[in-house]
Amino acid sequence: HDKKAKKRKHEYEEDEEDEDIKPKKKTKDKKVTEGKKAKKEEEEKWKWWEEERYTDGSKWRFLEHKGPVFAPPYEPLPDKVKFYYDGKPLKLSAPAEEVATFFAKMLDHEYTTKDIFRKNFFKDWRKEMTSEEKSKITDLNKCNFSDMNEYFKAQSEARKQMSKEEKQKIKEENERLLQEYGFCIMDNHKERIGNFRIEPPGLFRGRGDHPKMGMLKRRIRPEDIIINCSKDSKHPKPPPGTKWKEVRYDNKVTWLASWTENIQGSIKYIMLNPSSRIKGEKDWQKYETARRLKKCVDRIRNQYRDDWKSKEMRIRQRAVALYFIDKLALRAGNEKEEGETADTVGCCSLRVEHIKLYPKMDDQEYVVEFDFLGKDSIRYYNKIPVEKRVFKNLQLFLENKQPEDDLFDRLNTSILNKHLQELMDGLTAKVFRTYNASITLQQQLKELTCSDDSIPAKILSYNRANRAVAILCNHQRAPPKTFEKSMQNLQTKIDEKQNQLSAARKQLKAAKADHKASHDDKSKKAVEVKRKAVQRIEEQLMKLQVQATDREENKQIALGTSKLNYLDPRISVAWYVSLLPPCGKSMRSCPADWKTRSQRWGRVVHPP
DNA sequence: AGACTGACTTGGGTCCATTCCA
DNA sequence: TGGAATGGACCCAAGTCAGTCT
Repeated sequence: HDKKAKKRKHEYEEDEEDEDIKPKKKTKDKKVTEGKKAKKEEEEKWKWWEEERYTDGSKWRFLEHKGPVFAPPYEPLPDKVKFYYDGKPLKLSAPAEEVATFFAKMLDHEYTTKDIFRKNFFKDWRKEMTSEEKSKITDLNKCNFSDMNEYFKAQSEARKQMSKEEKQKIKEENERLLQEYGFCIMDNHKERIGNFRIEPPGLFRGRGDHPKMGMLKRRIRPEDIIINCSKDSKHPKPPPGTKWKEVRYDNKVTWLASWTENIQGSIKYIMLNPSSRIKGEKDWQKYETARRLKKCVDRIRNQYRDDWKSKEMRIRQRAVALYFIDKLALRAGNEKEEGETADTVGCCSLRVEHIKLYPKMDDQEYVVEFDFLGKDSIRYYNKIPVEKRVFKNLQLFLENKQPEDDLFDRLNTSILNKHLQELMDGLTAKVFRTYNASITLQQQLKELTCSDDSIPAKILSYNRANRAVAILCNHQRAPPKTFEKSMQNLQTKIDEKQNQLSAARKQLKAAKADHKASHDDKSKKAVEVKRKAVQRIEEQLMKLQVQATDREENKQIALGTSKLNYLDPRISVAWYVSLLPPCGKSMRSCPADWKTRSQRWGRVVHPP
């Protein structure tokens, strides 16, 4: 997962490839002459997966780090940059000015036009004002931030225009910071930290219809930070004149530092990068659990199908919910505190208003229509035919309920997970998502690819398999702002290529005719040259067409999350290996079903 | 049983450096 | 060589789920 590490590793593996070819002695020499480098490589190729894991619940024995990097202090605006209230310039105190700049920077954003955002911002802003400011500034509509806004725009423009040297200097400074604070020592190994920079203050931007949007996310100070490290390590030093909130030595957790965030009151952590042993082991374990589910999923499916007939309502609800989680890869759906977050749901928290039942729809029977906002306020919309028993159960669950009532009133995620735990050790609702995602990739890869496809065709096949997973998991994205334009550009290229092709074909034809007439060697060679040219252009055209297809199909599908979190990497590796020998099948086309499911759903309330 | 909290995974967006291509 | 496309790093919000407390 650590892209840079991957790059480094790749370089190393190339070395290794070399070593396979070269005689062994040479590799030994190399190791002797490049002792330092070899030692570094030794560290980089540490195979933690070949080592024993802790069995006592501890996560490490030794942990040493330098603590977090704090956000740079606020730099007051130059005097020439004015804030106007009611048309008159007004010099703000530094704390009030800082908060004002957060708003000023967002002026072009749709957020700042939203009532809740403005209300929350203004309330929190006033808290930062002096009593004098507070008495003067009473109406946000009379505030004019546009001068400030232009100043920041000019600043970012200036940053873009910086000379190469200046840019290089900044880059070096970042690198220095990374080297100093970006790594820790955990159990004899240097590991990359994921987020060693503390989140800077700013205005909270929730996703979807968030009741807290616009609130002030306050600046985090050393006094807010809890440090976690080992007793026998060199402890991180707080900045001069400050103190940590606490230093603790808890090796039952993986985080290096934490603080409590002021919007939701939740805890934020500094943890290691995905390339670390501690994240890698967990990730591996996740896929192993999914593999264990594969072995007993038939039994579990039979069980919940049986449970559809149960005398007990709670068991029927549990069984129908589990069916949805399995078949549709829905999330568990924990309860949420009302008014604290956007109104989104998962399976267990579905409400009556989120589904519609159709005994008959077109040529299908027992169709359920889902329409709700899931995680990140991404809309889930789907129509699926279900088995009659499920349908009848749903009708039963809906009886005498209001739209805002819970569909599964006798069920929550805790009950469901306790049940799942009894069915298989370590089984929870989300394991079904992992399992179904990975098995879908495996099946689709098998169905879509074959080894004598061209490289672009293979990539398309892989992306389509990946896409099938993303669609299953409802991983949507807003179409990129430049989508239409880039699509057009591609189409133009295709048109040009097609013209080129027909021209090249004409030339080939002419050359052939020429050869027929003269029968000399020179004209024969000319035919060959033209034939090659046609072939090359055909390949280029095909590549462009595949690219266009891929891009079009991916318009509002986000592949990243599934690639990163749901697809067992071993499946991709196995697929790659399987393509090495030829197999003789031809490429299949995209199943029509996928296209219909990737229609424009979009995020309903979508922060640009 | 239910509320609450802490720790950890999953999520899409944005920005910026690199790559690609005419 | 410059502008567009691309892809990855980074950002930080929003989920899941287990354990504890009441």
